[in-house]
Amino acid sequence: MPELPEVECVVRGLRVRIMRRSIQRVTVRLPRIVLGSPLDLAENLPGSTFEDIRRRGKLIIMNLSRGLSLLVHLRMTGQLLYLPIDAPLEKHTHLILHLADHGHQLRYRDQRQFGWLQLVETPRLENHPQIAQLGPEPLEISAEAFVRRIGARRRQIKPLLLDQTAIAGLGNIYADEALYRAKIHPLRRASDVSTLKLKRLHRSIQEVLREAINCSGTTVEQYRGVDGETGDFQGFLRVYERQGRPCGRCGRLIVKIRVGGRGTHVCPRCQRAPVSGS
DNA sequence: CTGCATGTTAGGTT
DNA sequence: CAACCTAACATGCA
Repeated sequence: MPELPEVECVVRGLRVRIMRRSIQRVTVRLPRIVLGSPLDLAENLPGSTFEDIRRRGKLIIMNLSRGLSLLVHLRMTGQLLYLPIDAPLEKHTHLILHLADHGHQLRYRDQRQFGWLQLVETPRLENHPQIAQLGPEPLEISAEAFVRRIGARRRQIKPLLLDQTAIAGLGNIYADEALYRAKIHPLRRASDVSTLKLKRLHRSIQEVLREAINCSGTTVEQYRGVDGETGDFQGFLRVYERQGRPCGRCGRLIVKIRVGGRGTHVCPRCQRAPVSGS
């Protein structure tokens, strides 16, 4: 699933491939995935050029010429693929941006159709609910600010990490991996985690995200980069989908539990469960 | 066939 | 408001 590292890798790939390139034509094959905007994609995109491509949390933001911006959220199974125009049209291809020159096009694919695209006016970006509500970037926030922000909350630590308004960009994989590295049980209340452990968590989050970015992301099933390449970080996961296998630190078997309705992977020895009732 | 799991977010209730 | 719960989406699998 594309979380912060995968989205970062897609953004970097897009920059290499389509910066400064202009859109000739748009084919919308599944209109449902385009969020209802006053601006119709097919009407307004042609003629625009990609001027800046960046990421905020898991959201891809493409600034275009003529005061337009294209937002893309990959959700679970979305892919942005840069392909030759004559590449066979793969199943679940829902939108195509035909680019000028080079005989390539950018295709949006999404097996489960949970992802979306939206065209907005650039000046309205900062008020866009999807962006305005996002918490701080985990790779930019200081340890002190992180400890203050997270430690002030009484929720269970894992659902809090997944809450994009608390901190932006973490999903199920990296939340589990970071908590394991910091030796914090996912059921523990954030406000019950010591300052030392919260600082450790801040470092674990930054480490695991950076390592994953350097490995071009994690491909569990669907994730692909812009050129269709898989990530490499799945080979370095320590708990995610490793239930029944020994913990690399203590040898106890990793277990899969349910936290806030989400499948969650922990080492029962390294991550001490809170006493019931807390 | 049923029913569940999946990740993320929106929307609702307590 | 904070915390928590559930629905929704499409698909694949037990």
